[in-house]
Amino acid sequence: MGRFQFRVLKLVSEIPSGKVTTYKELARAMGNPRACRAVAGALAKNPDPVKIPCHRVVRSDGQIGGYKLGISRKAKLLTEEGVTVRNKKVDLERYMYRF
DNA sequence: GCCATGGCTAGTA
DNA sequence: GCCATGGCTAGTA
Repeated sequence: MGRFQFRVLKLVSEIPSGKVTTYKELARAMGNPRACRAVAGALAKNPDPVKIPCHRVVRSDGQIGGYKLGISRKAKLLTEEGVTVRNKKVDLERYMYRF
């Protein structure tokens, strides 16, 4: 795994349960606001979904976004953590976590 | 080096 | 469009 991916995963592991962040915000925190696509790629290769909660990363428009094991699973995990998911969207105003 | 590959996004139409 | 990877091909040494 590259250094970039390592740093992304480290940041993601800081997101508290009940909160979410976006690919865009992560890219910004990484120092390159345009690297959101690369961030998504890094999460897609998450080696440990238990320690690294990549399900807490959603799209900047609130859409739930993708997930290795299916978006329904992602929605379920978020719901269990107290994040309301309606129509495959979350309220960023309410749950957004910033670095 | 070059190219394809995505869990994306901003900005047109 | 943009970006970090991985896989593969030249083209040198």
